[in-house]
Amino acid sequence: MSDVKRLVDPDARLLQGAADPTRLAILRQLAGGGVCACDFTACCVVAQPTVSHHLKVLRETGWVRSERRASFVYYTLVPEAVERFRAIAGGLGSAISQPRSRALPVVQPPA
Amino acid sequence: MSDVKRLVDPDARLLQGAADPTRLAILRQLAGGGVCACDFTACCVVAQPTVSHHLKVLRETGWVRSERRASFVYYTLVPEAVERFRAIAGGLGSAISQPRSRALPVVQPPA
DNA sequence: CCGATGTATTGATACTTGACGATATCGGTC
DNA sequence: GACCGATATCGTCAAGTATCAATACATCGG
Repeated sequence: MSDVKRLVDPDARLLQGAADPTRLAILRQLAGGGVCACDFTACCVVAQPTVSHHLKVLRETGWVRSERRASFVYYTLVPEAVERFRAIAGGLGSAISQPRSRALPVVQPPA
Repeated sequence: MSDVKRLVDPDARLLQGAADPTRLAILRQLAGGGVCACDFTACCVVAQPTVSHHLKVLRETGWVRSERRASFVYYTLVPEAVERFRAIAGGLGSAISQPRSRALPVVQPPA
């Protein structure tokens, strides 16, 4: 896709950051408190450079922040990213609780 | 990424369905009530076959359902998908509102 | 049955992405 | 300063994806 679209839709970019099994696993582990980069190497099936690559993607998409402590690097979830993620979910879900489109009957057919 | 990982992580697949500017725009329009496939062609910058392709992806990832009425095809959001999406968001966010993981003191390489 | 219109599929192409090995860099230790 | 473990970067390859033009398919109005 064009880079233009990426720039005009940061939400899509955020979603892209999480839309990978490895990265989603990393995010979930971070939500649980795990933070050392070496932990991810243990939890994921992929090699260390790959983990590092995914961490970079997560950094660039705003999901995580890294902090060097001694020779280790610790990762933390960025709360704003999670909030934004929730906001996107909420935006899509409004249609459920508040059915407002009468324009299209959408009849439930499976009679 | 390997197909294997996809199969073992349906959530990542769901996220991938939404992780595209065009598809996210489609989903948002669906949340707002628009449902005819021809509407998407109007809202998006891409050509008709591309819209159709994205709709197919959304169908395959469980986001939408399609229904033929006369010569038009109407699309609707799948509530379960939105709910699942919200659940994923909730899972990541629990660390914010409910700091529960003291188990990991942030130190500790598995020496 | 025929044309018109809306939608899906096909085929081709350019681009993006995930993966790894090799290697560089950074901090600490001796 | 030499060595070592932990991370990051580089180069590269295979695979996936987004896009379009052309075309096929479906449905309606005549």
